[in-house]
Amino acid sequence: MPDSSDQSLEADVFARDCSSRTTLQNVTGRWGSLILIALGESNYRFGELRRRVDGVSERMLSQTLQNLERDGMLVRTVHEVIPPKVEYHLTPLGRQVANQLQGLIDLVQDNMPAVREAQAEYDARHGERA
Amino acid sequence: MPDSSDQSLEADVFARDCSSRTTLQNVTGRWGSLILIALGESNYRFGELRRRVDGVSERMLSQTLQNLERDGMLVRTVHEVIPPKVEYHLTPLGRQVANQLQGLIDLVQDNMPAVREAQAEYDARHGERA
DNA sequence: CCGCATCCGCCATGATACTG
DNA sequence: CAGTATCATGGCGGATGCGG
Repeated sequence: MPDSSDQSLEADVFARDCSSRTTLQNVTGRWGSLILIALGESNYRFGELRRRVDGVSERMLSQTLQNLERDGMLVRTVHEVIPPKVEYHLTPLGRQVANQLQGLIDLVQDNMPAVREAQAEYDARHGERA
Repeated sequence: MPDSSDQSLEADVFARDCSSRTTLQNVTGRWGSLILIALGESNYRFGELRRRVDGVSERMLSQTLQNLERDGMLVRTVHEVIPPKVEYHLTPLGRQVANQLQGLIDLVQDNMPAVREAQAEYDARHGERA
């Protein structure tokens, strides 16, 4: 493996009980990544976010938002009015993470034709797995 | 089996049925990300990878490797010898993805002190979650 | 309108044992 | 060494109902 002077940082995430692995999961998880990217485009209210991220349930949205807020990725702002209004926006750190994620997603999306081709060939060589 | 429309025209990860969302999950998932980064350092054999990615079970390693191979992220090379020898290495696409992931992980790890601080403050304001 | 709480099914994950 | 098969389970995640 490559020689790295700051080995403690790099080897970190490979350790099973390192907290960075949990944070990474919150950020890259099924809904976390989509929420961060959405908030990278614009600030959103709860309902708007729910509509933007297609398929997410209220429960998961609420839960994921709490995790991301706890990790300091976003800020939740409550306006004490009727009807209630709650807005979410990224922190500076959250914005950096969102940018990285955006790059990753662009990469994946741009190469989806190749991915689908690889999948088709794989399925052809192996026996048509569901 | 939601495959009637042509999804390749516009890959939108925000759409619930878009295959790019699945691929993204394979790549950013709990084990997928770590495996890709490991293979970004060097080629590995099955057992080596198992030892490198701390905490992964044989089952999950095998399964994740198959998913990533199917998506065209890595190549599995079987050497017909005794004892068996199987090597894994990234495709060009896999390498690009691994680089993006590495950037994301570096960002997270470099900011873990801030994250932990945010968590502590969050736990203090809200009632000490388990 | 914004969410939290509860119930519950189901899948991802892990442990173990077995095969080539 | 490199997996596959089987079983058990914890938690993810959806549906619903309530509270502010």
